[in-house]
Order: sequence, then structure tokens, then C-alpha cells
Amino acid sequence: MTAREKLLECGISPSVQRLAVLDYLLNHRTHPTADEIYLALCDEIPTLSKTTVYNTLKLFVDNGVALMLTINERNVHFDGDVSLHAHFYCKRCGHLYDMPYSGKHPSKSRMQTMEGHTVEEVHQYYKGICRSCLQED
Amino acid sequence: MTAREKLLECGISPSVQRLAVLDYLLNHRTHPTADEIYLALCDEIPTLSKTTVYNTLKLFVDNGVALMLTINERNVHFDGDVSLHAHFYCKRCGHLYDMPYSGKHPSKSRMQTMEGHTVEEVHQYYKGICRSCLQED
DNA sequence: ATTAAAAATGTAATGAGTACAAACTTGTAA
DNA sequence: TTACAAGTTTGTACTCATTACATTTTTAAT
Repeated sequence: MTAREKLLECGISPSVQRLAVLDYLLNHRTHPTADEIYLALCDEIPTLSKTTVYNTLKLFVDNGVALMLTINERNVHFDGDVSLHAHFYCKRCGHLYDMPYSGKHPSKSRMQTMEGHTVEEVHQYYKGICRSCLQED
Repeated sequence: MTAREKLLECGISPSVQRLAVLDYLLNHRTHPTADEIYLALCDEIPTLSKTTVYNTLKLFVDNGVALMLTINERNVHFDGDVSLHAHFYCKRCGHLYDMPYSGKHPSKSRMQTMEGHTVEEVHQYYKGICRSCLQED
């Protein structure tokens, strides 16, 4: 499914800016920050505003097109892969790795409730020192 | 175990300010923010500085005395309960609920590694609308 | 008592994210 | 084709949680 189709399916009009942000998210599985996306798209769309990037990402998150990762307390990161998975955050280099989710998978078909709360998002992450940083010691 | 003993055990000198912050965390299981802690302790310790609260919380987190919860992208919350558990964050009222952890429990005795990464912290949280907010609809 | 290390404090700065109003685009219907 | 309204983008100014840093205070050891 193309980025355009994905947006149309969610009832989001596929403007040049929105397509560029979604394309970036789908083709760069690096969990970028809003700023990184903005800087990367500046060449392609010279008039791009940072506010547009923030607005677009919020729109995506609200419509289930992207995930907002609030692991790093400094920056929010975004993920174009909305399937159920966990993350590993390296305290030394700040890199975010994809990891398998460990735990009961919530039923995707209908919304799950837990202790009376309606669960809309499930997040799991680990923190520590990554493989790559450990090798440097 | 008293707050004082807990600090001594971790090699943290139990100053008035540190004891007050830890006491607050242990007696208020509300996952407070640094600002909430600061405001609550201002009466008790009139000379208290916000910087001290931040320094103290960072010290606690680095020594495993408290957890830093980065669920809400605006504010960091802190938890004096460092046992393995999950959280539920209500998107409407912002309340944080304790929840049981679902998934493989990491071995607490020795440090766990996952795909070569050294895991020091395990986090799990849910987002949605809480029981209390649902009743108001 | 002296002195050095540790801790606390206050102020100023940082910077990610947001509010908001103006400008621009798009589609639609006269 | 024009006119209009709704939706979208943009730039600027602002907020405010957190940090940097220099100064002051406290603690503990000699």
C-alpha cells in the first residue's frame, strides 16, 4: 500500500507535505524526531514549516498512522511501523532499536478494556546499554 | 525499611531535602512531577530550590531508588515504587494508574541481555480513556 | 578551628513544542 | 470565471519544563 493510499484510507487528504512526512517515516525506520524529519525534508520542500511537521505528526498519531515514542525524555520520536512491537533505548548513544513485544497481545479487532479503562495504545520498552556501545568498552 | 535506611543502603547521604523527596514519593503513590514535589515540600522546607528537587530525582533514578516515567510527553513523572509493574495513562484527565506487568519477567538477580543489549530497565504502559472519565460520558 | 568535599541554592539560559493569526490552496457552486 | 468557504500551511512569538553554572551553605574529617 502506498503512502497516498494509506492517507486516503484514513480520511486524510494527501497533501505534498503529508505525503513527504509519511514517506520519510516509512522509508527511514530510525524513529526520527520531528526536527530530524523537518531537516531531512527541507531540501525537497523549501517552504516547509516546522509547525506543519508537528501538525502532520500529531494528525498521524491521532489516526493511527504513526506511533509517538516518549522514551527519551528530551525528544519525542516517531515510528511509521504501527504494529505491536517493543523498543530498546540505549542510554549511552540514544539509539532506538526495534524489539519483539513480550506480553499478552491485545485483541486488535475490538478495543480492549483493562480494569474498566479503554486501552487504545500499548507500549513496551527497555533501557540500557546497546550491543554497539558495549563493544567500544 | 525507612527512607533514611534506603538512602544509606544506596550510598546516598540522607540530607533533609533528599529525605523529604523520598518520603514524599513513598507516601504519595500519585506518580508526581518534579514541580508537584517541589510545591508540596515548599512549606516544610522554605529554602528548597527546584534545582535541588531535579538533582535529587536524577540521583534517585540513577541509583534505582525511583523510576522516571516518560509517558506524558509534556512532563516527566516519578514513581517511588521500583518493582516491576505497568502503568495506564488517561489521555483525557492525565491520571496515571498502576497496572500489573504483562510479559516475561526479567531475571532480577543478574542483569539481563536481549539481542546483545544490556537491559537495565523494563517499562510497559497503556494509553486510553480511564474508567473514571468513561463514566462522565 | 580549618579546610576540603559535598550539597543546596538562585538565576539565567536552553530548546522542544504550541498558540495563533495571516496567507495560501483546494474544491464547489453560482 | 468568479466567488466563497473549508481546509491546509506558514512564520512568529510564546510557553514552560529542564538544565547549566556560579555562588553559598553544610557536612565531615583532620
